[in-house]
Amino acid sequence: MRARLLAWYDREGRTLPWRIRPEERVAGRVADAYAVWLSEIMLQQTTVAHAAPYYAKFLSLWPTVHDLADAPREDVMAAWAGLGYYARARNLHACAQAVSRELGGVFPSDLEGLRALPGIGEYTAHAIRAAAFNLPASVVDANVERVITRVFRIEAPLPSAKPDIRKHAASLADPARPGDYAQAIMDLGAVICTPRAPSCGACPWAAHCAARAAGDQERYPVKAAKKVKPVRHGLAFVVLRGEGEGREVLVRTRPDKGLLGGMLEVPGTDWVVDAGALPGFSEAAPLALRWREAGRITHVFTHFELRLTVFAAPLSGEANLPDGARWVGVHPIRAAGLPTAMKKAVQAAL
DNA sequence: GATCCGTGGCC
DNA sequence: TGGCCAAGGAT
Repeated sequence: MRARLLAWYDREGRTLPWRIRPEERVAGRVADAYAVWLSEIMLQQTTVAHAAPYYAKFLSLWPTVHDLADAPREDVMAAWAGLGYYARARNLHACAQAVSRELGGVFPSDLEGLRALPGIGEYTAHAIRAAAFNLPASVVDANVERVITRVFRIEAPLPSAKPDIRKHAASLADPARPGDYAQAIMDLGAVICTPRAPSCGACPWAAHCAARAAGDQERYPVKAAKKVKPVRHGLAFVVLRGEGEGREVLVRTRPDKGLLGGMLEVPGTDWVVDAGALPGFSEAAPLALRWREAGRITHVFTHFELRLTVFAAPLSGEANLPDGARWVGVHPIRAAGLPTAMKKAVQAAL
């Protein structure tokens, strides 16, 4: 099976900016561990298509781990805006600083050393070992889970089936080409063994796949039932000053931890389940201005749905700003520093 | 082990 | 159109 998979990968595997292709590896090209690490962090719960432009931007802005370590954190957060899961950006910066300042800029190649760094967990440690150092590893991500549960027709639901999946995956790994093998099985999941309508006719493992034999590939992986998302309500206040290219909006930085930690937001109320418990807009507003209700926006987070009523007001002249508040331009390049929910709120007020 | 963390594309 | 899904980690 491993020979069939690697032959398929040699032929059909994707060429990605951070990837060393088998022919390049044979020619002696060695991966840049910094680039591999950067790609792995960005690809956590994120598609290749979405992460790729950010990867190019980060490498261009900060070509080495030392450059990233020395960058102001707010620049890193702003560059990350739109990618989601902002703890990744905070950990990315902290990890770069640890590698640059404590490890001389050299990424560890052992699992313990990698796992000790912020933002690097079980999967990412193995992925870096395989892709950057071509060392033996056991990469189990969502792609591998899908492939393995189908090949072995595993009925137990995720996540409890994980140890069983890991055991089966390890039995198939190729010790001679660990880097290529890890990327091959993930490519197989991404390109052939897709969640819906898998291309079994083109799969190198079709003849060995129990689910394929039974004809119920799409039943796997079986997943535990998910919970319903509660709805939370809040008020958001968009204060605008200036016109045209110079137009600005009043923002503040969210607390370091928790939802959208360290990101910018417009002033607003807490987000509560009971809409009736919200204060009146005049009571909650950050400044006493002539407010108008500009609209309502909805944004769905991982575990709740947010509905914001957006109030807008122009500000001319000077005012005593609330603590921590400052102005940023609303033209696209600066608006890109806002997470999506806040972009929607600002947009509703324009 | 369960929960908390974004976002955009897909059918 | 809305639920599902994506190269997970931290607590």
